[in-house]
Order: sequence, then C-alpha cells, then structure tokens
Amino acid sequence: MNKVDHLRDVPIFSDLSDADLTKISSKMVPRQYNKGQMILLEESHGESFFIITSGAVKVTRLSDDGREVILAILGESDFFGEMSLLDGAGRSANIVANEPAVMLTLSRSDFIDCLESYPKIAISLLEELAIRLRKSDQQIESLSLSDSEQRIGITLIRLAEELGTIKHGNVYIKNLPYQQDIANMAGTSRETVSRTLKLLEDKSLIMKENKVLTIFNFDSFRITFS
Amino acid sequence: MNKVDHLRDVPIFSDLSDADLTKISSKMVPRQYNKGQMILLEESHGESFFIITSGAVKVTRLSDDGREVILAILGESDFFGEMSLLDGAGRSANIVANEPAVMLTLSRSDFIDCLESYPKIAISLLEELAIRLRKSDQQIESLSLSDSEQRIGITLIRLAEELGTIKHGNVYIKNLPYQQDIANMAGTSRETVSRTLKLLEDKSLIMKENKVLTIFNFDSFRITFS
DNA sequence: TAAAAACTGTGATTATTATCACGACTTACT
DNA sequence: AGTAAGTCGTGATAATAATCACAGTTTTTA
Repeated sequence: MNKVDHLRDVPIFSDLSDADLTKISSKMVPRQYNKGQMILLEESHGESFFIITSGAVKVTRLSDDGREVILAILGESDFFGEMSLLDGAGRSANIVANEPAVMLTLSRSDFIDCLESYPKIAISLLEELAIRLRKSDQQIESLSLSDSEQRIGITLIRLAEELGTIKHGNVYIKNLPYQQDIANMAGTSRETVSRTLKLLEDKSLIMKENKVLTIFNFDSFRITFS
Repeated sequence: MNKVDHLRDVPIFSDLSDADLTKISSKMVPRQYNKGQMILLEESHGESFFIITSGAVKVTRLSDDGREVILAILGESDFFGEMSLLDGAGRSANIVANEPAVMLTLSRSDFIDCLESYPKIAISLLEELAIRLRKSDQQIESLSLSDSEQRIGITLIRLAEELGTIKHGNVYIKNLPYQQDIANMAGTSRETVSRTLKLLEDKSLIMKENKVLTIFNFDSFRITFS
C-alpha cells in the first residue's frame, strides 16, 4: 500500500482528488517507531503532523508523581499532532507507540500550507476536532457521574470502536491492552479493573481468553453502559 | 456598542477588516434570554452559531437520573453552537442562561458560507477548538488523578479565568456560582464543596463574603492546584 | 527454552467522599 | 414585612474504591 492509498483512508483527506493527494504525499516523510518508543513529549514544541499507517499509539498525560491518564488509543489512519501546530502551545500530551508503528509526517509549514490551499481540509479537520471534543465531553461526564463499573464498560466500548472487529453482533478485541492501561483510561485502579472484568464475565456480557476479549451483543452492551 | 464592535472582540473574527465584519454582522440576528432559560437542548439538531454579547451561560450534560455536569461557563465574547453545525450530530450539551444574556446568532448556512469565504476564520476556529480540547484533556486528567480538594481548586481557577477580575495579584469573583454548580463543575458533592471552601479559607488561600470570592495571590494559587 | 520480568487475581484493610439529616441563614416574592 | 423557597454549614453514617500484599500466570528476552 503506497502513501496515496494511506492518505485516502484518512477522513480529512478523503475528499481530495488523486492528483492533490499525490502532491501532498510527496511532502510526507515516513517514520518508524518501536514498541514503547516515545513519539512526542509533553512540553516540547510541536514540529509535525502525524498519520498512522500501521500500528497503534497511546495519547497520555502524566502527573508529577508519574501516574498516567490515557486520553486515547489511536490506530491505523488516525492522526495527531495538529493541536500544537494550531495553537502554538507546547504539547499537551505524550504519545507513545503501543506496538511497532509506522507514520507519515508532515512539517508544520507544509501542514499550514495544506490548510490554506485546501479549505476543505480545514473544514474536515474542524469536523474531526468537533467529534473529539464531543468524546472528551462524554468522558468528563462519565468520570463525574458514573461508578467504576460503568466507566470500565465505557472504556471497553472505546477500545472496541478503536481496535475491535465485529462478527454476528459480537465484538472481538484481540490484543486487549493490559489492565493497567485500561485502568488509566477509565480513571480507576488496576485491581478494580481485574475485579470488574470478572464481574462482567460472570454476567455473561463479555468473555476473555488471554489477550482476546469478546463483547457479546455489542449493541445492547453499548446501551447498558452509555 | 454595536454589532461590529462585539464581533471584533471575538477571537475568531479579530483578523477581519471592518468591511468584512460589517458584511457578516448584517447576517447576524440578536436574541435575548432570561435567567434560567434554556438556549439549546441536548439531542435537538443544531440550528445556529451563537456569540455572547452580554451575560453568561452554562454548558451542561445531564444524566438519565437528572444529575448535571457543567462542562463550562461562558461569558462575554465567547461563542458556542459550532459543534453540531460542523459534525451534523445532535447537540452534545444543553446551554442555559445563567443570568440575563444577549446573543448574536448566525444561521447554519451563513456560518458555513463564512468559513468558506474566509479561510482565516476556519483556521482561527481550529485554534479555538484546539484550546478547548486541551482544556478538556486537563479536566479529564484532574478528574482521573486528583482528589476533591484539588479538583475544587482547579474549578475555582476556571471560574476566575472566566468570570474574575484581577487586582494586585488577587482575583475577585463576584457573583460566585452556587455551591451545587461548583460541585457539578468539579465532579463532587455540594457538601464537599462547602467543607473544602472552608478549608481553603482556613489556609488563607481564599476569602468569601456572600457571593464574592477572593483568591489571594492567584499565581501561587494556580501553581498549588495545577 | 529457561530465566526474568511483567502482568493478573484476590483477600484484607483503609481512606476518601457520598449521602443523609437538619437547623440556620439568605434571597425572592407579594 | 412576612412567608416561602432556596441555599449553606456541619455532624454522623455508609458505600465505594484505593491501597497493600502476595501467590499464580503469562509474556518477554537473552
């Protein structure tokens, strides 16, 4: 799969013609990262816009004492890095490769040129940011109002949407993140995640076997938890 | 103060010439709301873009059982309503006038025209959404990692930035929201807000007299809590 | 493939904060 | 001004979930 094909899969570029995609892709530089490698560091100044062509990354914030909040897990054809390009502030989050990952990158100036030459991209990007803001608002709501079981349920839904595959109404998440990561997404402790997953399994809402988690009847699971 | 003057105060319009501002303002319709009046309802479809010319509103989400999360309090020259205009989804939040308020409104189609004719507005709007997303991420972090005292401290900072006036390094928030509203912003209970405000007062970090709250030495207060 | 490292399950204990209850105080209303 | 409605302060109690501890499992890596 070549650069242009990858770009076409990214929502904000999907409206463009092949000719335009080719022009943009010529500016993009591929980079590779190993598992666990830090891609962007909090407080550093943003340099590039990134599109994930394979692998997955986690977007985190760290407290002074080293505890971590995972804001999102991003996978193939997701993008990041636009925020500090836009508002010029330092990075608001760290980004770490969660598995070996390949990205296409665009420099700050090429990114801004791109927005100015293709207003459609700017509008698509606005749509995308609006969606992300909506998701953040939902998460703030769930952190404020829900108990840990609900929050973990909602976190599993997020993971399913990002990493899962559907088959007969069930969702399979292979390569389920570690419990500590799920805890850091749900705003709870690792032990509570362990106990709650067992509880959900007892209720026959999910099944887990090593790193594969199945959510039975995803639609009703979604209704139950959100 | 006329429409054009109000528009000039709004960051996303500040780059435009007076001629352009006049053109846009001619499309804008003023509307008035009383205290407590609902401006937008969750799940309804977005119709307009709003700019606050006076007064203040609160942006909330409600759970099924009626508990409320306050996502933001917006004041003069803030704007809202752009999210569902952009992604076409239903409203993600309710908006209620917190005091008598006057808005300028722009219809969906005029708003989209505006973005297409003035790419600079689209880019400014991107910057603004990036800032809001950053704030949301901070709030997710604080809800995940901080105890109630910290969260209430951070909430006071948010209120100070939105509603406060500075004088000799101290910030005065007159018309402090009710404790229940502060609790709904901080993700805690009304009683905990009451006890914590007293605690902060005992530590001489704040002072309150009826509806006026003073934060002493705002810079160091900010450092303490974020 | 064996050893080391990392992760998971689970009981016991503790800490935090929500909830309940209620009197005192403010504010709004007529 | 007097009454009602709404808000605030604070003690007592309960519930939720964090933390600690540690043995058992899985995964990684050399």
